[in-house]
Amino acid sequence: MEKEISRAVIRRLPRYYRYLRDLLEEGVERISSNELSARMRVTASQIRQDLNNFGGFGQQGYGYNVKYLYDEIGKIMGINRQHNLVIVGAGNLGQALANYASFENMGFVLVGLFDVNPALKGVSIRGVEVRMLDEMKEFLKEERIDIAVLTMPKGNAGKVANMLVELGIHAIWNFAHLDLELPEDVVVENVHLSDSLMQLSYNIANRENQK
Amino acid sequence: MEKEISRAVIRRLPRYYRYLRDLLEEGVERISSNELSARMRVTASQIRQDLNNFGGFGQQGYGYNVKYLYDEIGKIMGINRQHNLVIVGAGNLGQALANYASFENMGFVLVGLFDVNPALKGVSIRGVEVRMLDEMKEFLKEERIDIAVLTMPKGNAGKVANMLVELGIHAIWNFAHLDLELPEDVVVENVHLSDSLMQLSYNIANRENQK
DNA sequence: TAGATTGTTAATCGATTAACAATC
DNA sequence: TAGATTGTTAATCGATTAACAATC
Repeated sequence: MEKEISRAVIRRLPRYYRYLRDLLEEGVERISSNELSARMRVTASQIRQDLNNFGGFGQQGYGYNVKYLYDEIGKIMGINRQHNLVIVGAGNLGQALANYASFENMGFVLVGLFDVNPALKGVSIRGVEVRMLDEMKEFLKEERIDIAVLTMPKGNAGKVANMLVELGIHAIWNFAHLDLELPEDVVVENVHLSDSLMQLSYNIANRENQK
Repeated sequence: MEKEISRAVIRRLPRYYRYLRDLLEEGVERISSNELSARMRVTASQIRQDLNNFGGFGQQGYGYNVKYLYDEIGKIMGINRQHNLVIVGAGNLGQALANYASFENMGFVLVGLFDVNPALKGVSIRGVEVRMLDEMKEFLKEERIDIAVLTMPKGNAGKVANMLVELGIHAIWNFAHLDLELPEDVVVENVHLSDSLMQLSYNIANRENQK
C-alpha cells in the first residue's frame, strides 16, 4: 500500500528525464537539486520532493549522480521494458506516429497498423504493413500488444476503443477528439491537439495578462 | 487589472467547449451545472466557478443556454477570429497537421509550410506549397502570421524559434522535444508527444495504483 | 572535521469542493 | 409565489515552497 503519487508529479517525470539525458550528453556526472533547479526553472524543493516520492536517489553533500538518476527515472516510467503497440487509424497522423523512430529507441515497438480505408491496404511504413480493421481481432489474439494508439476520426473512435478493450487491450494513447468511456482498469492518455491549439489561442488573445 | 485566471481553468475551457458543441448537435437548448457535471464527470461547483471567472453566463433557476455559452467560450478562447499559421518542418508530423481540415474550421488557416529538405520543395499540401526555410524571412515580412507551428527535429528547433521571434512571431505551437527559451511576451504551447507516451507507460507500470 | 546538500517536516499558497444567500 | 439553480463566500483539500535536522 504505497502512498499515492500525484498526477502533477508524474507529468514532471518525463521532463526530468529529458534534462538528465541532456546532462548526460554534456558529460555532467553529478548535479545538485539547486543546479538542476536553475536549469529547469523549478524550485529545488520541488525537485527533491518529487524524487523522494520514489526513493532517496541522492546523497547528502554530493547531490545526484546523473546517470543513476536517469536510469532510475527511466525504470519508474517503465522505459526499461519493451512495449508493443498497434496504431489504429493509418491516416496522416497515424502514419506520422508510425514514422517516429525515436519512440522505438525508448522501447515502443510498432507491430501493427490498421485502417478501414482499402486504399491503404498493404501499404508499408517502416516495415509494418497496413491491415484492414476487420483483421484486427485475429491479429490481437496472436500478438501481445501493450498499447493501442487511437488515431482515427471521432466518429467511430468510441466503438473501436470498446472493441480494443474487449480484445484485451489495457492501455490506449488517444488522439481522437473525444473522451473515452472505458472500464477503470484501462489506462488512457489523451492527446487532444485542438484543445492544445485552443489554449494557445486563448493565451494569444490574453497575451497582456501573461506574467 | 483583471484577476488572474489560473492555468488549470484555461486547460478545461476547450473541454467545456467540446461538450457544449455535442449538446448543441443533440439539440439541447439549456443545461444546468448539475447535468453538465454528470456528463463531464467534474463537480458542478467547479463548472460554476470556472465559468464565473469570465462572467455570469447563466441564469438562476434556469441554468445555462447552450448556444450562448458555447459562443461565449469560443470568444474567450479567440476562436471567433482568424489565425494565420505557418508550419515549420514539413516532415511527417508537419504534413499531418497541415492536412487537418478541422483546424481550419476553427479559424486556423495554414498559409505557409517550410522545410530544409530540397526534396520537399514545391510539394503542395491542401493547396499550400512547401517552401525552403531560407525563404521564410521574406515570406514573414509580407504575410501577417499569428502562429508558427514548430514541427522539426530537436537539433535546430531552438535556433529557428529564436529566428521566428526576431521576425515578429509572438506565438509558437511547439512539437519539438525541447523547452524553448524565449522572451516572456512570446506565447508557447508545448505538445511533447514522447512525454505523453511516457506518462502512459508510467501508468501501465503502475496500473494497480489507479483509483 | 567542516561544508554541502539531501530527505523530510512544517508553513504557505492555490485550487477544489461545499454551502447558501441572491434571484430568476 | 414556490422551486430551481446560479453566483459567490467559506471550508477543505492538495500541492508547492520554505526551513532545517540528518548525514555524507
